[in-house]
Amino acid sequence: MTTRWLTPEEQRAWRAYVAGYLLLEDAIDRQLQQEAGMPHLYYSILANLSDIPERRLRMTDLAERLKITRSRLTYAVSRLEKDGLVRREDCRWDKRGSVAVLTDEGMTVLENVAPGHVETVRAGLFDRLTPEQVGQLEEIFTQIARGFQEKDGGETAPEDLPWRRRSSPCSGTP
Amino acid sequence: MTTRWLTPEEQRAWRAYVAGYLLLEDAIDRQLQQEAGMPHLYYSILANLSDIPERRLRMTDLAERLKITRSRLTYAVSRLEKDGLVRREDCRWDKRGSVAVLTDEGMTVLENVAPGHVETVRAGLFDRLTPEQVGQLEEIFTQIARGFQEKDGGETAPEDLPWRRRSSPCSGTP
DNA sequence: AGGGCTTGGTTCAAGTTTGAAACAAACTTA
DNA sequence: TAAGTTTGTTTCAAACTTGAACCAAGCCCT
Repeated sequence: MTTRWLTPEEQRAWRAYVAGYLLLEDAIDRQLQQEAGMPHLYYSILANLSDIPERRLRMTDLAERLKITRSRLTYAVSRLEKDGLVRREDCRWDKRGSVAVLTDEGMTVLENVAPGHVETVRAGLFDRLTPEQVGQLEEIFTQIARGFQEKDGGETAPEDLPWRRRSSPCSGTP
Repeated sequence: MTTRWLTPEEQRAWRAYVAGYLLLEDAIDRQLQQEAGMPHLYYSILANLSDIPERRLRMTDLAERLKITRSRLTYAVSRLEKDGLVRREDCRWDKRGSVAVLTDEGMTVLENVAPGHVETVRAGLFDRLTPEQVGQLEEIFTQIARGFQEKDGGETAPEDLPWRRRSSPCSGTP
């Protein structure tokens, strides 16, 4: 089958996108590295945990939220644990499982660092977009993400149905 | 000064964007790694060189195009050189300079690999967007990129004016 | 010419990412 | 219930990235 090359418009979009996200990620990483001594992903781990009632999540669930491999998460959490920002606990109902818990110190660090991070995201991204563009951005990337979830995750994966949950926060009562 | 937090819309957009680009980059990297044994950046280096008449570019110019650090480029080019896809030459007019040249073998590899890569970009991105969205994507990321260039590169940096070019492809006549 | 600053590029150590392999607990099924 | 499979997580080596430090070579000024 002959290749469907990119149209000129698509090429321009692709180039702009690649350049843009490299610059943006770079700025974000640099800012966080300087003011918090951690890269973007590590911040996202803290932020993700803080979003959740119990501030705890099983490794696999966390990896899935973050769209990263379990292996990558293991390494990152180990580092954060060494810094005292996250703690690992065993899952009570599944002895294989382990749970990442945001410590109080982690929460404090997050609170201190968040404003600077938000400011960077604003300066690099949102301050340059109109409200319509913000909507377009969401729409576009939601579609992209959905595309991958469908394939990989299996459409409306059975385990996502409440009565078949394969995992739980591993806290409180079963 | 109190932090201007993200609005709910901005938060949704930001989350979608982060998830989307991680998934997309991942897919692209995986595809290229499998079929070409190289990550996305390395492919981009070859592609960039191939785009240029003489297929050669000074390291700094290449780094600037790719939006990466010189150090990162040095490492990448060394690897590609080891694989015989790129060759380094000395710049004739500036003895400090060195030039990356796409070899014939590199060109061949690129031609073999390009279709698969394009297919991945299509499947992951463009096949999911309407033509309008492609335009929006370009617009949005062009603005983002421009934002960074202005600051870092200095607005309409003097060296970008033709009569003050600080670098040339280092080929042909001065 | 001779300092002193800038630019182009590489090097080095420390940190991160990758993917495959290893393990162990849980589930399935004969 | 033992054997085989799947699932949750870690480990390991190889590759990649980062930023600071370094070395030349060009540039500027007197």
